[in-house]
Amino acid sequence: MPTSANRRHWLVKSEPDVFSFDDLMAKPSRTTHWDGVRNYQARNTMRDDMKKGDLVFFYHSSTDPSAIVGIAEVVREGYPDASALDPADSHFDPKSKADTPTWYMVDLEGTEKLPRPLSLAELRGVKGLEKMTLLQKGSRLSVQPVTAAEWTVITKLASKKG
DNA sequence: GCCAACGTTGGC
DNA sequence: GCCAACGTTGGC
Repeated sequence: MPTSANRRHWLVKSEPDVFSFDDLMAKPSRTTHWDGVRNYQARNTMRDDMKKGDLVFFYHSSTDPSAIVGIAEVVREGYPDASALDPADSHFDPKSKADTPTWYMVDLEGTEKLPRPLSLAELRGVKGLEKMTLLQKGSRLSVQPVTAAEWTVITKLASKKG
């Protein structure tokens, strides 16, 4: 388990119509498999980099307004995404094999809802977030890194009145 | 609903 | 290995 000093930070996107932060908090143990990711860069992050105890912003995409709404924690490190092997699953990938899995997932446990959602519009222009992956033009990565400095800026911003 | 940006596929 | 075509993401 990382200490607060070496714990890393991440952000995951989800369309709330498909799976919202409230859906996560309603799960048994507030925990879910972060399955269905079919992008190699995001796959590498989940397979190689996300460690137990790392903290994760939960971002609602394709909604009005798109916003960071909550915090989750990595409770299980990368392991094969079973949905890729299930022909009945909408995320089935015929090229992925059980003995050489292409896709990986982690387990995330919901920790807390932010005091208020932080919309994309608000985050743009906040000092210290200029280089945040989420805010880069054309950024579509659904699992992405957040620096410790960005994490601090955002959590402090959330505790202030909007 | 539009469309820019991106990642992947496949012809050559 | 190049690159056009295609499908998807996701803000607006």
